[in-house]
Formats: sequence, structure tokens, C-alpha cells
Amino acid sequence: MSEEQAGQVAPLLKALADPVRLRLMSMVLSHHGGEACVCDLTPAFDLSQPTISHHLKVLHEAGLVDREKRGVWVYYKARPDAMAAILNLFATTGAAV
Amino acid sequence: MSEEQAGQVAPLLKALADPVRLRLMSMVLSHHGGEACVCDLTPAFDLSQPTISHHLKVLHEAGLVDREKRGVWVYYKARPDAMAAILNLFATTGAAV
DNA sequence: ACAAGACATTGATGAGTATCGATGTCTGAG
DNA sequence: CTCAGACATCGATACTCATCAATGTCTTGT
Repeated sequence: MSEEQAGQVAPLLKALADPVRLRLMSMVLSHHGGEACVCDLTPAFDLSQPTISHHLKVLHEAGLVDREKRGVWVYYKARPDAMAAILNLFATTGAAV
Repeated sequence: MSEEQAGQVAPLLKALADPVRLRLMSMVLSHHGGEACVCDLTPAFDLSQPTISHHLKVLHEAGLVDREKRGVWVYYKARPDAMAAILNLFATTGAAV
């Protein structure tokens, strides 16, 4: 794998490489409609609301989730292209095992 | 995904979530016999030998690679079970996209 | 025994990060 | 307009990490 490709994919993995963000991502993916608002996610953790907000921001800035404000609530949704990039990484590189 | 599962997989991703370690892993996987010695890996980077040794240690402690000393050289090899754990993560969780 | 080479470990430093409490911003209800 | 609630941002703190130079540990060749 090229140095450039590694530099592109590593930030995606970095954003996912946290138990909280991994669960957040999983919850967003498995939620009805593939999206979830913060109020759905926060209660599942023993963490403060600003901390969850921080983790969601990390996922968003990595390009893993989209953000949409509807009324009082903010909904997060997985970005298929980012997920595909990761799947592609392990499908090609990981297939050599 | 469960809190326990997240706590198990996150360290694996964390170990891979670095451009240098991603390339190291890729080089090990694509090398002849699925293994490579440090002398094969170090020259590919513009980093000091201790730094490469450090990254290999991180991959090893995460359980992603095995280590074997043969003569003067140390060979690193990917652990199929760890790779499978990651593949499984994205095959199940990521399939929902 | 000695020297050289391959790799690991140590110690230090600067950069990044997870977390919280406090505070700010927006939206809908009354 | 005012108030309450949902979420983000800010500032601070403690912790982790990537990197290097220096040094240590083996192993092989002479």
C-alpha cells in the first residue's frame, strides 16, 4: 500500500479506534433509518453530554458521519463512501492473510 | 455492538490507526512468505530504527503480528486470527451501510 | 576474545487526546 | 418575549503517544 493511501485511511481508522466511537458508529448504523440523534446515543454511555458531542465531532470531521439538524435535534448518519473505503482496505490488504 | 466487544476490537484498530503501522502491516502481509524482517522494513521509511522498532512493538503487543528471531534477524508475521477479528467487525457491523 | 551489525530498550520532549464543568447558541412552547 | 431543552463550544487538566539520541543485548565472523 502506498504512503499516500496509508495517509488517507489512517485518520479514518484513528477516528474509529475508540470504544466509545466504535459503539456510537455501530448504534448509528443499526438505528432505524441508519441515523440517530444525540438524544438516542447519549444515554447509552456513562459519559457527559459534552464528551459524547466531542466524539461525534471526531467522527464527523473524519468524514465517517454526516450531520443534520432537524428542529431541536441533530441527527448523525453514516457516510457510505467512508465505510466503503475501510471495507476496501481490508478486502484488498487483508485478503492476503 | 456490545460494550465488551468494542473494548476488544478498539485496541486492534488503534494499533493500525497510524500511517506508519498501516504500511508496516501491509508490507509484512505482501512480503514473500507473509513475513518480513526489520531490515526489510526500516529502509522504506524516513524514520529512525528505534521508531520502527517501537511501531512493530505496538503491532506485536496488540496481537496483530508474531515475532520470531532467526539468527541476527527478527521476523514479523501477521496473525490471521487478529486480522479475522477486524474483517469480521466490518463484515457484520459495516454491512448495514 | 574482539569487533561489527541487527534489533530492542531507555529517557526525554513535544504534540495530541479524553474528559469534565461552565457557558454559549439555537429552537419550540407557552 | 421568556423559558426550557438539545446540542455545541470553550478552557483546563491529566494522560497518552510519536519521535529521537544514546545505550544495551545478542549473534555472527574473524
